[in-house]
Amino acid sequence: MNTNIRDFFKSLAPFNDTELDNALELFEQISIKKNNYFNKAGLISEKIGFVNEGLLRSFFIINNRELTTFFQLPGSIAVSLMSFLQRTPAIENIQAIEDSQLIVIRRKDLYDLYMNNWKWQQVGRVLIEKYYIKMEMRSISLQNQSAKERYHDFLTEYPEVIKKAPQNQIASFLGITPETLSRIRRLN
Amino acid sequence: MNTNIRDFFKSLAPFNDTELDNALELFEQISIKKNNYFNKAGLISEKIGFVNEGLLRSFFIINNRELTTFFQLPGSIAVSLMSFLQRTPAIENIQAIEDSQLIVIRRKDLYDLYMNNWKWQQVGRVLIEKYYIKMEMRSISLQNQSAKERYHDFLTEYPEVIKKAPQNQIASFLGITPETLSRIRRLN
DNA sequence: CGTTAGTTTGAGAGGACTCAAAGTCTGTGG
DNA sequence: CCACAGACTTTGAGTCCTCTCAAACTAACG
Repeated sequence: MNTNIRDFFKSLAPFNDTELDNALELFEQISIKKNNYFNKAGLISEKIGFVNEGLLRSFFIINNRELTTFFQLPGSIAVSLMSFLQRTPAIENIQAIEDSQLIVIRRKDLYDLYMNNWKWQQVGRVLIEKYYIKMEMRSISLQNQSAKERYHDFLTEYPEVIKKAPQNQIASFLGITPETLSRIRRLN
Repeated sequence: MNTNIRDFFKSLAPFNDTELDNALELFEQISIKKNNYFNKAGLISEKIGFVNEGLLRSFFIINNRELTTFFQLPGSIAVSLMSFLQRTPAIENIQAIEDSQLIVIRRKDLYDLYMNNWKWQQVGRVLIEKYYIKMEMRSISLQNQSAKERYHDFLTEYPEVIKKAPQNQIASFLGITPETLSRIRRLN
């Protein structure tokens, strides 16, 4: 995705160039500066972003704390999915951890693509299948691994995030407090 | 779904009767007796089931323990999704907790439907979207709720499962030991 | 360069775990 | 239809992991 949005979509469905050209007119490239928001809690998420560059995170506030639920690296989708799908106000924020670039499409335009070409349905289906699997593995990890195990898995799976995101965000993603994460790190 | 598989699919995409008739020939109704398996770990999952009646669970063995990852009630899908999508051996088992009935389609037939009619792509997409949302909420719950809170949420969300599934399965689903669940219940 | 955000360290409390044993339920074979 | 074996649940005691609250330290930003 870093390279080419066209290759990315071609890897998901057998598009020809004309199809892609037509569709890509509906996408818009946007930049988000560090700490700025792609989507804010309370608003209905109207657009979906394909991260091209940078790093973002999803989080929401609960019991006066930030709970980070996801990090979006290049190749990831940035969207408040519940809000986008159900047209309800988003509970989570999506914020850039560093300056980021996304390719964005509005819901209406995406659904037009879905209606006009089954290949886009397939793109939507396959992408969300991948996300489902990720989420399932995350659940399993939260369900039966210790904080230390989760941290070590995180290290190998998201080494870039370790470098860029503050530890309190990583801690909340792992379901632990910053203090506990600090202690885990100390004991290497 | 308890009632009619046709209504179920019609609620997901604008099928006409002919389309549904043709497709439904590819589905097969099966029964699974209590404690028998719909799918076993190690095998590649070749079919997807729509639960019509009964109750099943997904679980796998890790560190010599059963880890229950999901309960399938009527209206749910029974499938080892990672295995089904990636054609890799399933890590989890799917077992009937009580006598159950499912409507089953083989992967190949489902993919034929996907190719021949965008509406089936939509069915696949919408279904997995729903599952994704469920899984995300599950992750969030495991990430920031205490065992007691998770149990109480489970009570209201899956009252039928409480009645039918043994507590050690519910405990492992909640990410706790049976002993802890027993103590939570005692203090009501 | 000062202010604020983020990280580390400490001490104590509490939740959840393990291991062990007793009690209860359930299904199967006689 | 009963009795027993095995599965499931409860209870207890002790331990460990993670949390909270507090304070010191460090880094980052304007």
